[in-house]
Parts: sequence; structure tokens; C-alpha cells
Amino acid sequence: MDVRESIKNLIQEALSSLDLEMSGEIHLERPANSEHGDWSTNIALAAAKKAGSNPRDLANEFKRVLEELSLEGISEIEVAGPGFINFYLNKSWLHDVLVQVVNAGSENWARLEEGEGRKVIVEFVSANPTGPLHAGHGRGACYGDSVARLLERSGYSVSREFYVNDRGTQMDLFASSLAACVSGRDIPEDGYHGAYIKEWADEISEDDDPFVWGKQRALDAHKEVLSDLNIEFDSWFSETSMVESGAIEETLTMLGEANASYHKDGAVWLKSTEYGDDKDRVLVKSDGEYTYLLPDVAYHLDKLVRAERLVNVWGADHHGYITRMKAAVESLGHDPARLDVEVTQMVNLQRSGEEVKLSKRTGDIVELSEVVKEVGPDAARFTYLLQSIDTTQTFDLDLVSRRANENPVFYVQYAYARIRSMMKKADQVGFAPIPLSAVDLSQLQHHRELSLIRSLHELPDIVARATRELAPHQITTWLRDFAGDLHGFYHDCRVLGDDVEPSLTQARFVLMQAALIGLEVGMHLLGVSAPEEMWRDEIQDEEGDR
RNA sequence: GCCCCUGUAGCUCAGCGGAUAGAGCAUCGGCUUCCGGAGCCGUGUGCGCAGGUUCGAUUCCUGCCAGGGGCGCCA
Repeated sequence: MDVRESIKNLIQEALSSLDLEMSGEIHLERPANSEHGDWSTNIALAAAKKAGSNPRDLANEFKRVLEELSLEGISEIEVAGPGFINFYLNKSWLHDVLVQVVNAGSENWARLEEGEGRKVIVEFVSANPTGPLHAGHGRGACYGDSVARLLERSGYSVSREFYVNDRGTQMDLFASSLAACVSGRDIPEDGYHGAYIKEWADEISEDDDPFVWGKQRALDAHKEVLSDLNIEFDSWFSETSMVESGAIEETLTMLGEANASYHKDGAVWLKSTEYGDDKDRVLVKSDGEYTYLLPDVAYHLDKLVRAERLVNVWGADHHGYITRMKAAVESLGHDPARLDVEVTQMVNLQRSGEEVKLSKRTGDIVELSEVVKEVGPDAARFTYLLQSIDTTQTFDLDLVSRRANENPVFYVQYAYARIRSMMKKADQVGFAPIPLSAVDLSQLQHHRELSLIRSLHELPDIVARATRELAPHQITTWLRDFAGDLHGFYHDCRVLGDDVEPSLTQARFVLMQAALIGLEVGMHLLGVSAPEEMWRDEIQDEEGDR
């Protein structure tokens, strides 16, 4: 049984013997400050009022009872602060954790069962095939993929989907813009005027249909840059395919039959106000063309059949559509709670602190491919996932492309490469690891060593919370902290060397194996590579004197 | 006017209702007989404002102020 469960049970026993009832879960946490023990509970604070005594006194009561019950492995129980009860454990529990981590390996450590194989579709990016992805799409792309990775690790069966709006007004405008450019005519006023239109028009041949060719050209561009970012979709779901299958008309009929729509002014409207929207929304325009909404509703119905849970990643400019989409879903009898819409706030590009509005190359909006090319895929992903999607992001191209210490991705990757390098060295000097069961892990008593193990033990909880909250930046934060612990350990504790006891070398080697596992798990969840080695840029070699 | 997000250190950001609010960068100062110095250690300043809920609020609720985004028979 997990330590935490054991302690919880112990507290439960104490509650009964004190004749107290607690509603809800017993709150047990790892104190932020290690001077407050290994585990801590606020049970006395929470129960004081009901018990009619002050928290400190009640905590001392608890302490007395807990000590009577006693539990193997607990070395000390103390009452502290306003009435916290802190538990100190024998270090052996941490050494046991190390064995668990190494046995699980990077494949299974912090792998959870919570999803129980349930199917979830993560839909993200879904940009129109009318032009290249821009820097802002990168955030949604990296976020969506990382959320998918989290869900996978938490036991869900995940499908990554890209919804392709390959028909309608915007596509027509895009095709006519391309055609105009090819034949030397002026691009229509409301058409696409980006610099890429000219570049693409140069590639097109006379036999090609601008609509068909243009769509494919845009999709190819999307796939290429996403692939550079280590993102692969399971499905590219075409809007046109739903016209062909009749799914859109079917959806329209279903909405009518559900009395969720009505005709007015020659258009068909969704009664979204019945579900909290400001106004009703048009499904079919008076000219007979669908708005974007109707096909998207049809798409969501399709997804709801295929998966138990849907996660959508939308840009901040789409937040207003959440209500109407949920309205449509609910009016057709589906539980809107099955649909999670996550909104990513905007990205502001900078270069050395100066706002970057336009691309140097095209004089147009900055393309995602330019960002990836300039900073590299690992730095791009790590940076996009550095902070909560709820905040507007400042992305400094200059800073992120720097192969230097102020760039957090290298701080983390370097920690990994450093251990790898040490292990290579170990191999060279003829170090031979003995079987795990023969290693005396109790030698690990240094605070650097213990804090590494504590962090590793925390990782499954971090993964669980990041999954629950769909917040991959929590993984990023953990990695940065863990890398810091690792550099600290590396500085203070040597693994190899004549002055290190062979048995200590063995123990620390196991610790390092476990550390690699932690880093691999974290970096994999972010989609960032774990390099075996890293070397400085030549420029920096010239600058440095070593 | 309505809706969404944000406001925490000089800057970029963490912070699952709890104890002395943390990182990185920047500043200043230290650390090489040794596994990679892209590292380590030290150094001080902060929860936008006002109420409320609570034993306890940076965290939850309300109002206000400030910044960003959205309010189309565009997507």
C-alpha cells in the first residue's frame, strides 16, 4: 500500500477513537517546506469547530492517539503552526520509492489508470486550409498535443483530430485569390492578400484547379510544420465529407425535429438563447449556404458517437462560440459536460524585447514555420508550454533561440545530457552496476538525494493533476524544479571517483537511473527530446575561455 | 453595454483554501586538485483596490480600476 493511504487510514482510526466524524476526504499533503515533515494534515484545523475545541488542543489530542496507534515507518509526529499535524517518516520509504521508479521505468512510472481506456477525441489547431499556420497556432498545437499525451499517460485512448474547413466562403475566396494571382488579375478586395499567395501561385501549374490544389498546398504546409514540431494527427476530418455523406442535412433535420431551430427572414436559426446564449444563431443563411456553425455541429455529433469525451482547443477569438456549440449539443440530447472547450489566450511575438508584428521574410504575419526554424522545435514546444494557456504569452524569439542558460529548455535538457555523460564516463572507467536488489540504497541520506526522490514520488500526482486540469505547464514547472534539484545534486554529490565508497557509487547510480526516468517522462509529455549529449555553439566556445 | 482571460519581485512567470508567497532572467558578490562551469551558492523587492464567506483568502464570491480578446446571415 502507498504510504499516503497508510497514513490516511491511521488518521481515520484516530478520528473514530476520538469519536469524531469527518465529511469528505482526509486532506493529506506534502508540505512545501521540508521542515514541516514528510506529510502533513489539517484535520485538526478542519474538525476543531465541530469538536468545540481550539485547533491546537485538538491536534495534540490527535497526536496522543496517533502515537498510541503508531505505525511502522513513522519516526515522529508533531503539532505545528495553527494546528497542523506533521508526520516524519523513516528514510527507508524514500528508498522504496526509488526501487519502484526504477522497476517501472520511463514507460510506466507516473502512468495512471484513471482513464480506464475511455475514448477521448482531442481536436486542436483546425485552422482553415487557406494559408500557412501562424505563430499563434503554435500555442494551440503544442498545447493540444501535450494534453493528448497527458490523457494517454492517464489511461485514456486518445485520438488527435484536425477539423478541416475545406468548403464555404473562405475557401472560395482563397481559391479565387490564387486564381487571380496566377492570371495576373487583382486579388478581390475581400480575398486573401498574404505574401504566401504569390509564392503559392508561382508553384501552381495550368492544369491545376486552384481550389483543389490550394487546399492540398495548405494542408501540406500544415502537416510539414506540425511534423517538425513532433505532432502527428490521427485524423484530418473534412467538412466536405459531411456534405457528401449527408451528415450536415441530417443534423439540420435532427435540430428541426428536436424543435431546436426555426425559420425566420429566409434563414434557419438555432434556439441557442434557450441555453444561455445572447441571441439565436444562424445555421443556414438566407442564400441557402451554411454558416460555419451547422457543419461544426454535425462534426461534433459525429465525434460524440465515436468518443465518450471531447476536448476542443480553441483560440481566444473563438470563445464566444462555446455557448452556441454546447447549446446545439444539448438540444440534441447530449450531455454538454462531455465536451470540454479549452481556450488558449494570444501570443505576442517579440525579438529582444521589441514587439514583432510582421515577418522579416514576407512582410506579412509571422508563420509558425519561421518560428520553428528560428528557435528549433524543442525550444518552441517548451516555450509554448511554459505557462498557463489562460495568460497572454510573450514569446521572445531572440531569447528562445539562444542556446544559453536563460533559456529554460536547455537547463532541463542539459541536466539530462549531464547524467548521460556521467554514465558514459562510468562505462569507460569500468564501472559495473550490481543488481538493484543488492544495492544498499540506505546510503542515500544527503538532502540533495532525498529531495530528488521526493520529486520523483510526486510526479504521478503532478501528472494526475495536469491531466485533470488539462494543464501541461504543470509538467514544465515540475521539470524545471527537478532539473534544478539535479544540478544541485551533481554539484554536491559525486557518483564516480576514488574518494567515493563503491557501495555509495552503486546507490547513486541507481538514483541517477531513476532521475533519467523522471526527466524522460516529463519531456515526453511535453513532446521535447531528451538529448544524450549537448554541446555549446561554436560562437560561445570562442567567447568563453575554456 | 454584455461575455471570456489576465493583474503576484525591475522583467518573464509558478503557486491543488493553510504554516515564513516561490523559480528563471536581470543586479551585486563568491565557487575550478574532481563525473561537462549551458552548472552551484549567496544577495531584496511583491499578491491592482474595496468589501464578503471562512478558524484561516494570493487562492472562493461581489463590486470597482487597469490590460488583452470576443460580441456578423465571416471562420
